[in-house]
Amino acid sequence: MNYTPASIEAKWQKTWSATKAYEPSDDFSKPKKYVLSMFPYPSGRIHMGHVRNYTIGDTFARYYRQQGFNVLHPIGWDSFGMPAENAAIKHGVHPKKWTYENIATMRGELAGLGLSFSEEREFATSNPEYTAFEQGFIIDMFNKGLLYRKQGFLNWCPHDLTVLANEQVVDGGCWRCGTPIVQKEMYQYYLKISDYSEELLESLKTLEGKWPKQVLTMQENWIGKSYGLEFPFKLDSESESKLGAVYQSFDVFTTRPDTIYGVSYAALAPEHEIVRHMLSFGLLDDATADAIKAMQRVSARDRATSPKEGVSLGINVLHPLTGAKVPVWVANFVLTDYGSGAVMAVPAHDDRDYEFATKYNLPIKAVIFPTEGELPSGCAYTEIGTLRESGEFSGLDNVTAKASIMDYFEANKLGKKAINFRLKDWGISRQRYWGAPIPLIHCDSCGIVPEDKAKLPVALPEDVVINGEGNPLEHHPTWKHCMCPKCGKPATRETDTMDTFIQSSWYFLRYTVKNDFKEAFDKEALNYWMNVDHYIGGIEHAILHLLYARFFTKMLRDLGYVNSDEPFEHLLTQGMVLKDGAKMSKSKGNTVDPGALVEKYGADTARLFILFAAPPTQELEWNDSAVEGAFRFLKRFADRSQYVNVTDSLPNIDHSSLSKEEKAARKKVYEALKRAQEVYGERHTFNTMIAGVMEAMNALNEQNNTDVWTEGYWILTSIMEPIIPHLCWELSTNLFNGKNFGVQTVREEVFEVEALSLGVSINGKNRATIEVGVNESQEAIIEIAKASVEKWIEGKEIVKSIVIPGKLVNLVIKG
RNA sequence: GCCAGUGUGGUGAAAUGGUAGACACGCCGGAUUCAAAAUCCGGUGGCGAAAGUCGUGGCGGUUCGAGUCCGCCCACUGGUACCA
Repeated sequence: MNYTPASIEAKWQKTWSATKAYEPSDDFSKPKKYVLSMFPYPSGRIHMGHVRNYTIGDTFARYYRQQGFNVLHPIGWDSFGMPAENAAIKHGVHPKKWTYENIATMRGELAGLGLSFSEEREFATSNPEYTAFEQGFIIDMFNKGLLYRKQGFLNWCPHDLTVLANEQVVDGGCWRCGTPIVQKEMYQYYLKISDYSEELLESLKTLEGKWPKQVLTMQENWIGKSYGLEFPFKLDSESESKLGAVYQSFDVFTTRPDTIYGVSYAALAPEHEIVRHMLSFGLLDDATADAIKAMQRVSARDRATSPKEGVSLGINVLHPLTGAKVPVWVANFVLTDYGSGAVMAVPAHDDRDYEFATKYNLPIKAVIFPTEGELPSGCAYTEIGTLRESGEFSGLDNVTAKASIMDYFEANKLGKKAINFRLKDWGISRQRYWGAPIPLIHCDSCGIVPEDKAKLPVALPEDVVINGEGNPLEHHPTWKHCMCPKCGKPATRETDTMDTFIQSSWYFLRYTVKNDFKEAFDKEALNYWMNVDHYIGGIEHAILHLLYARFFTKMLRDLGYVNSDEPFEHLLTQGMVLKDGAKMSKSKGNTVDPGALVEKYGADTARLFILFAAPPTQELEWNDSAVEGAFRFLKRFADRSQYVNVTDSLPNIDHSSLSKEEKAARKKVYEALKRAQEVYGERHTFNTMIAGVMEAMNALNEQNNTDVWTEGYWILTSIMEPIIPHLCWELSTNLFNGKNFGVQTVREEVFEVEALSLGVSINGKNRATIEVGVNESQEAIIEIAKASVEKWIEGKEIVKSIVIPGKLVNLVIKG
């Protein structure tokens, strides 16, 4: 057969679509598999990362279909987001037009790869129906107290009058105009992910072995659970009156209560309540106040890289155990949103406190000493050791002391054991146009009121001015004006839109129904299809998207929508596609256009290369001539089908009557099948499976028995179909009337051999190879092995002989 | 700094404690061709004429046997970053 990918691929893609070959069945009595590759952002054109992502997913989907599963393999578009708005600012094109045109282009490009997606379930998250369902959930969350509004500090560009994401702050300035950004305190909506910290951490355990260890660890660290002691630092009477008797104390959290006798100062975040109080009541001299205000203006991100600095507040607290006066400072390294925004500082045993104390000449008092050797000088000692000068706890090792001191605090009501999470509530407000509006209304009489659910979606106005200055929804002449759903008086809509991570946090649930389904979910369908059996995507989503999607699933469960605890059963994180050792990117000019590749060689070549070049979780180095090699294999595969008989069934072959080459060919074919079963089922190293098929092809080519060729193609076109579907459908239809797609059975007879080839090694070093009969006794094998390595063992004593059946003989010699 | 991952031929990579380098790419040689492309056949870890010998980042260990398991170290890549 002459291999003409362009015509074969166009033909099959048309047929698959026309026959709805890849629409899942509504028969929920069948076993199912839900295979999902992370959906794309419609940026314009597909890139090689997409090709890899969707090829891997498609391979799973097609494999499971052959195994008789009802397969859900959907695609959609993560279509809200900043790039659409940036395009509007730059080129004056409406975000909606830009987005949907990109979707049309990319849909065509993906179709050209022969991906077996359900067409009836495709949607874009910017579709109004999707927004309506989502706003419904958000209202439920608001009513349940899972969504709340509070003031928070944000990056603000005073020139463009807009909030900027951290990624949009370049060298401390606005990415568009370069104006230095400031920290502005604004009202923001937050989702209470912190309510779920414990569960999000706990249920990571149920994913062990099914998600990459690396991802589990990253999420664990991100959630960041730590155990410690929380206690109040009481102000001394002088300080208390200085503050106008408004405050008696402030709380601090420490994971090192064992170092408490080494406390030499306390430090507050620049945003701490007490600091603000002192600022607003003029309790600080100008220089101190200015220094604090300067610290407040620095973004959290920049603070992380700035040198430590601070100022003394001129007030003192009392050490909870010794009663000594401890000075209170403001320090730029104390985070306002972790713990209570205040810390006890132990310079002798904490690197940060040490650096700060050294800079400002604060006392450094060591209370933990190494069990052996000297206390190091010039740095903090943070290792384990023995307590000294620590009152009744002196002499204890610090691990024991930690527990004892916490117990002491609790017994004497000085403080309590506490757990802190690093995970913070999720700020979802964006002062942007191209997103889903937050469906809340501000009423002077009723406060914040959710929109009437029957009126959803709160849709975006189309007539907007997008020039990058401020929030287009805020500036729209009429959009925000509405009536209060509760009291009917004039009110104002919330003009913030939601973070686009909200849309990607539940899209996989919506795929369980067809697009025309009028509610968000159909319980029966949802319970049947969930969970996603195989979720495939880039490692870059290891934290945010995967954490948010897990959180949303749990929230929707608690709101009664979903039964799952965890949405994704197995996770496969694909490696990046590199060229010349670097990630493909437009700015580096090292991209390869998938469209051009498909046009030159066809989709099957692209798919084959991308799965053959490396295992899916590893980085993949692009190689033009290896692509050429994949194409050559396909040509051979098509060409050698000429040796195959047209048939509807597997030929019967009398194995014992075959020649050595014929037997070898059958063996290779069935080895490839075994490998395929293993690879599709568990290992997912498609490269080794393809290598097995290539070996089988090489072996088939060493013989000319038509039945052996026919059997070989019957099996190989079946196991290769998930990878190179177009050519396999063509061959299978022409040769086997399509009858060979399905479960293949391994014929053990082909693995029976008369003679075995064993390696002979001496002290573990390979020296010779011998042929022995299958039924040869151990003793006989050892004798044959000895004979084969005579010159190595001459005059030596054989201490031990080990026979590993079918593999090797190891002789241990001495002398 | 912390966490994770990766180190094997000229290159991408195989090897599920048991004959290291399967399968490809590249290169070399040959056939075919007026010639080239395509195709087909053969060779290809280093050193050595050969017998051999050395080889999986380094050093140690466990084992009859280690690329694989354990310990320490080095290099590179990615993530995260003052989390008290």
